[in-house]
Amino acid sequence: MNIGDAAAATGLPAKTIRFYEEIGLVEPARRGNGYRDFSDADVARLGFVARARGLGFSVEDCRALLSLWSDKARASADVKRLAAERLEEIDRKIRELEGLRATLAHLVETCHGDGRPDCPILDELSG
Amino acid sequence: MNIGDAAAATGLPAKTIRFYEEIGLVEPARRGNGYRDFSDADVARLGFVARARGLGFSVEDCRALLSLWSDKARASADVKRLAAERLEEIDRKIRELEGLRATLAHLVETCHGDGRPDCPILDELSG
DNA sequence: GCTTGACCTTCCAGTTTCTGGAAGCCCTAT
DNA sequence: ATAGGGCTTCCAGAAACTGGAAGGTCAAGC
Repeated sequence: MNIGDAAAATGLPAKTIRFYEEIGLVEPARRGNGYRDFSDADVARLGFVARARGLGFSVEDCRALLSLWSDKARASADVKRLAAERLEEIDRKIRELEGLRATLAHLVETCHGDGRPDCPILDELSG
Repeated sequence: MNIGDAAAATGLPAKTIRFYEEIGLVEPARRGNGYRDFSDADVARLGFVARARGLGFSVEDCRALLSLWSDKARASADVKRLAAERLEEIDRKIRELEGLRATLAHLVETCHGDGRPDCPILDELSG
């Protein structure tokens, strides 16, 4: 199938699919006219990447997951490790954002937010 | 003071300070030898930016905040709006990450993670 | 006076993950 | 034959730095 069909099937923009080919995540065949020709397996790979990216895995993680995916002798421990690392990352990020949220929420609450120049938010940022 | 001193005073890497000058967040004077010469006011601006960035404001937000900061006739409402927008962004991001976290945590839990190839994480990503 | 080493300068490239746009070929329908 | 939509490549930009190379400057020590 053409890139447009692959895009429709995976929900990925055609531009993104070309980019994924460029970095070697997928290697579609080429027709005589130069058009990419995506097999069902190619589309499955793209869908896999789309879902993994949606879970926040980096492109490099996706590359590793793809290689585990196609490795019939893989150990599930390897996959689990990648997922667990990603989970830790997410937890770290959530904690960080919650810290920021608390500080910022406090500042927003204490700022009267009217036409006067007096502002606790700027005061805080002034150090 | 030299860039190294400004870096030490603000906690920002010298590279980052040069970058901030390049994009116009600060305009240090120059000495005869070409070295940047940071005034106390320059250092205060850099510190302001460092703290705002630490709260997750974008560089463009910082530019706007700096201009409000130096505007003695500003309305605190303008500052509050920027901070409130940022707060919403943070909330959105936290919700998104918590969704990912739930999915991923479930997958990690259900994967036995041993030497066998069978793996619910890859199954899920396969669609 | 000269060397050494730390510190400063500019400029270019790379990071990450795409996204937009331009110039131009291909295919199908009218 | 022409119009349109889809396809191709290549270049540039976004965000916010970061690393490195090549080279100028300064203060201290011998």
